[in-house]
Amino acid sequence: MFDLVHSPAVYQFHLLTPATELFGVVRSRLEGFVYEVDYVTQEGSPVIRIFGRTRDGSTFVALHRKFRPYIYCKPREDVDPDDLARRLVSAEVSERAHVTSASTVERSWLGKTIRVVRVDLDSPRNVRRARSFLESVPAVEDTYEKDILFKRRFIIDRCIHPLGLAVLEGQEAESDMHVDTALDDSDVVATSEVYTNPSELRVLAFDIEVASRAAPDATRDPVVMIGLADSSGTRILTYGTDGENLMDCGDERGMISTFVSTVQDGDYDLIVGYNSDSFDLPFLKKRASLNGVRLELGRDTSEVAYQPGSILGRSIIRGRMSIDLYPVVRRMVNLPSYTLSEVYKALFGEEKVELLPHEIHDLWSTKNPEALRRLGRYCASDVEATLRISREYLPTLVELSRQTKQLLSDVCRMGNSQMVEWLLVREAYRRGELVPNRPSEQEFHRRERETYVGGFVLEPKKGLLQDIVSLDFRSLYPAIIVTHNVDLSTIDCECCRGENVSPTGHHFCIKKRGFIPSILQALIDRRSQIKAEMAPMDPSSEPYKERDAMQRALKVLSNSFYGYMGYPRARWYSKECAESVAAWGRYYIQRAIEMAKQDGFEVVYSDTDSVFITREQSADALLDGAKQLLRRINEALPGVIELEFEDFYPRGFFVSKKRYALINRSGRIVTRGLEAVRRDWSPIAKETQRKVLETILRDGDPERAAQVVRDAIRRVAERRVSLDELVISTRMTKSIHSYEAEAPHVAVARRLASGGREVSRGEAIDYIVKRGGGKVGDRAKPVGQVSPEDYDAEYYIKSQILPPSMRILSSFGFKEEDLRYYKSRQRTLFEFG
DNA sequence: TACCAGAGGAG
DNA sequence: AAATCCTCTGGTA
Repeated sequence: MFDLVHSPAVYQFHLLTPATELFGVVRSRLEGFVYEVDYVTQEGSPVIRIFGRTRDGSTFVALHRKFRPYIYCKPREDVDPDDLARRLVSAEVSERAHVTSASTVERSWLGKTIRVVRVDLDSPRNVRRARSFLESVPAVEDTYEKDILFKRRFIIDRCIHPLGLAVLEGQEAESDMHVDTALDDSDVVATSEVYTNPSELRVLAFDIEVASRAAPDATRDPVVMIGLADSSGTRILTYGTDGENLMDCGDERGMISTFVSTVQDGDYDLIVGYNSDSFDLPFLKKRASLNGVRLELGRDTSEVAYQPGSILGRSIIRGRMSIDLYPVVRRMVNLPSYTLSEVYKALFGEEKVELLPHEIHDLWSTKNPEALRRLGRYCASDVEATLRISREYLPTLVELSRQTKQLLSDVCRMGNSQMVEWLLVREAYRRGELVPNRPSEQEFHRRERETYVGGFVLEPKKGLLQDIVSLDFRSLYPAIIVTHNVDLSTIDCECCRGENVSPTGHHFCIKKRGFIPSILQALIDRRSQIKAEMAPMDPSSEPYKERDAMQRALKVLSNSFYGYMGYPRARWYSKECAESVAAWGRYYIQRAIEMAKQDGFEVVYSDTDSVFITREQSADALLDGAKQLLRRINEALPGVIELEFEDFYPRGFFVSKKRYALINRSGRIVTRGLEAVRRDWSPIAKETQRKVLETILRDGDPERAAQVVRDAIRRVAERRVSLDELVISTRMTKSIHSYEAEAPHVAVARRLASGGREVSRGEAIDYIVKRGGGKVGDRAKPVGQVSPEDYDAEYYIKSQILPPSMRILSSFGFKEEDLRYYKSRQRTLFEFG
């Protein structure tokens, strides 16, 4: 159960039992869950700090002073590694490159064993300098593992499982940190895969409210409330008023101090916010400093620190875990908008208390107790929503942390490719593999240009169809990687020519298991095991939900490997591997299509890993035939590649590739790719198309569907729609200056920007098209600048409602004129109006 | 009319 | 800071 880091002794674990006495020094030992790891520099030397909580609930920090950074040097081919190692420890080199020792070690590299020089360095701050020096040494071909953060290096090398148990030994010491126990000169004695129970973590959600007339500015606008929510309830810190759950802290300074003492006294393990990395925490810190107090949230008494990033920065709370749910939610669910209230509504189907930004300012300005209580209820609802969202995602995040063996605080801020990569780095260390370098910018751009062919998409049989069975391959790409052993270390091996050949012509070793396939296999196995456990459980029970969160994490990870292989910034990048996976994918789906045809099925659509089939017969006979087909196909499929029954649809409507809608027997409509599911169409256009589809699929009544469209057109023409229904929302995917073409949303953004309103990359621009001549872009206006008589009814009819509706209705013989007999009347209205 | 840039979706 | 495939719009020549 335990990875014994240092010696294979068997330990009996007791909290802080004096374990050994050596030269008069009493060493204590503790067993606890590791929550956070970081390091500080003391007298020029790095000191690793391990923060966590023991099984019986007391907090600890363990300081470790021995660990030092190192990097690897690969000698040029004509250079003897031992010779290089000797030269690298010479006085001159150790002076210039801070090398403390160098020795030859064996590592494996793409399936072969090579000898490299491990160069130990004195301090993390000198790694960069040492690296450039070493790379300038002619005998050195390249350096490796130079960009692994020091704390990650420690976690990896000491086999620490974040959130898992570790046994630590050290000297009990005095400490001014907010912990029950401090160990100095500690060592990691053993680590285990026994994990903390996420429900036992002490979680605090927080949210601030700022009173401002315009965009919040920390130098000017005060924080007026801080909402806090934990398992015991909600409290709102504020000043100048109390009552309900409001707590009067005197002034802003007192409120911030109370927040700090609440965090420290509450002994929280995990601090959760929404947009807290880039908004709440930096804002609070600025306000704290203007008020002459420190935002001292760390267990080590440090202030929150902002760490700028290439896209999103990050706020650091030392010694505690922290999650900003915003990037988490963005990664986990696809939503049109990621405001807290939209996310809350999408996840839980409930509205929370809403206020517009200026209303916060207005309510606060009144100083009226009832207004302030209303503001308090808004603040409470924000922070409670934050806590609830954290409960929703924490189990999945914990599983991702377990699987990648990275700190929870880091995992929540990682993209999928980073999670895969750190999992691979960790596994590489365990197996003695040298970690490949990240590509240079130049290499990255070269890789970017090197494209390959992806999935197969069959042109659908268009129009309304009946009785369709959908079949899909279970996790096709992961299954291919595992079954065909697709990996950098197995591609085109010498030993297996002509065997296991992909349609790209590359073959993959069948004798030696590949690096990525073996790791992926473990993830898939664990997921199957969890799903098997879930099978007999009640889906509404807690154990089921926990496992569901875990299997979701495993699915996310497994599905990311293929994308990772083809990702130009990946360390283990291989276009050939990604290409081979996709090629095998096309091969298997096309074979499934062929076999379906052999059985007399008509294949009406197929995309990458799914096939939609039908046959002129009763639904029962069709389903029966589909099951037989499945059996026949699966008998022919190798390894873990498996085709599954997905669903049966009495009706379906196919518009084009990737655009269709289906209804299953329980009446659930699935819509793919059509305007109804796109963010960048107006609600009136989407809603009308949705109703048309529903009327066709559920009722099978095209005439009534046409009437739906006529009604919508009429409402627009007669100006009986609310402006909300006309808002078109498009995201700025680039910075405002880098656009070549001036699409409507870009035109709106440019006008906003010239009016002094900052428009950032990733922001959605909401606009309504006004009446008048010229380009749509010239007439597109921000929502506030349009009144009901201003909108361009003709644009909304012709360009928003009709195209999506006609895509469906044209196949039933309807013409535009059949749907918009208002056209002529409307024109007259315009002429005389 | 033909083409391109850009957006957002599917799997 | 995961891949490719695909449709559609508005702007421009």
